[in-house]
Amino acid sequence: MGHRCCSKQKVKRGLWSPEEDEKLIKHITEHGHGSWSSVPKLAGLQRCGKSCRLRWINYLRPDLKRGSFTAEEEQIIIDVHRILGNRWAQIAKHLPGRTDNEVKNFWNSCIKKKLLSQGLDPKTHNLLSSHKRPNRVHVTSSSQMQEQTFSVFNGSSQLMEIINPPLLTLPAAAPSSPLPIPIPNSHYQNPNVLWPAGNDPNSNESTFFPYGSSMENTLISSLSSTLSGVNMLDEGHCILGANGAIEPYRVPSMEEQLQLQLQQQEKEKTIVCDNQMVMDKIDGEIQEMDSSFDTSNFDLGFLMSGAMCRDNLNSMDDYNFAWNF
DNA sequence: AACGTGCACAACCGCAGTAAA
DNA sequence: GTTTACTGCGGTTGTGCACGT
Repeated sequence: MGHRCCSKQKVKRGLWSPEEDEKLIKHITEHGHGSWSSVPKLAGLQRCGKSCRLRWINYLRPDLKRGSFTAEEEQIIIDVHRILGNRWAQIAKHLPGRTDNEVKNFWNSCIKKKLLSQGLDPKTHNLLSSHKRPNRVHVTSSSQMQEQTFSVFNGSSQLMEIINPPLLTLPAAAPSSPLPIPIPNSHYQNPNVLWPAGNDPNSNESTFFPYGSSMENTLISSLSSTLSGVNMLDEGHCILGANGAIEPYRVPSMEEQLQLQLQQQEKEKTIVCDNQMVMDKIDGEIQEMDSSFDTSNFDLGFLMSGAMCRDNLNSMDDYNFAWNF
């Protein structure tokens, strides 16, 4: 059975020999890979282009970091996986010199087992049911009641699991007077945290970040659209207000985002930033996300240094993000 | 020594997205 | 609008090695 991608050719399969590696390296260093489908022919290899590409990316590339994963890398993988799930390529982008394949293998062979041994579900990072205590926090909506686990990142990217906040009842519709919810970690109480109350907290109209910096708005709105692919905080979703209240939220339209961003940029021209490094970092993130709604370059380490609120862990669509600077 | 088992890692397969024809 | 080729990704399988019996 040959490869579909190169059924016309007779291709070799299986492990690469040193001679083949040498041919591929020589060809790519001299000519670049160009079109991968043409590489085998040009390099004199009896392989399909796909196989060449994989061999180069996963093994021969000069910028690859070899050797076992460090504890720090492991923690990054766990943290990012918690947010992105099995998006190995995205996770690998946060680990210079590591490939998606490498990360995936490391996850499946090591981290998965480690999490399981700690009683954590590798998919959700929640405690496994056999390890859960009985009185979990519950959120009641008009249509369903969901089991909830709150998790946050602290400043050092360590994860904390808050298993047992008091029972919480949350109406799905916009509450006329937002109910306070327990804030299990100091991060949630930071007044700079996003998801602020609307101008009129009694309004039944959903709102989107009526104030706050353009950076915040950009990051939040970008995240809400990029990380989920849909409006993860769409109608029926609620957000955590600055005062710890649950409030309705809708994702702003692109036009709204742009308009708001321009307004805020005008305001911020007067603000002196004490921490230029932080600002540079933020600018970089914004530019990247403005130019492309791709999460590939988003620095999750940066994101994770702030506060984070998450509800249902099973889907990216259900994440709520917040942080402070 | 022979065999079985588990593990880590390399490679493959199939699918989806995208751009060009 | 459709087809085709290409690329990238995630899941899965294959391979070689170490270790225990």
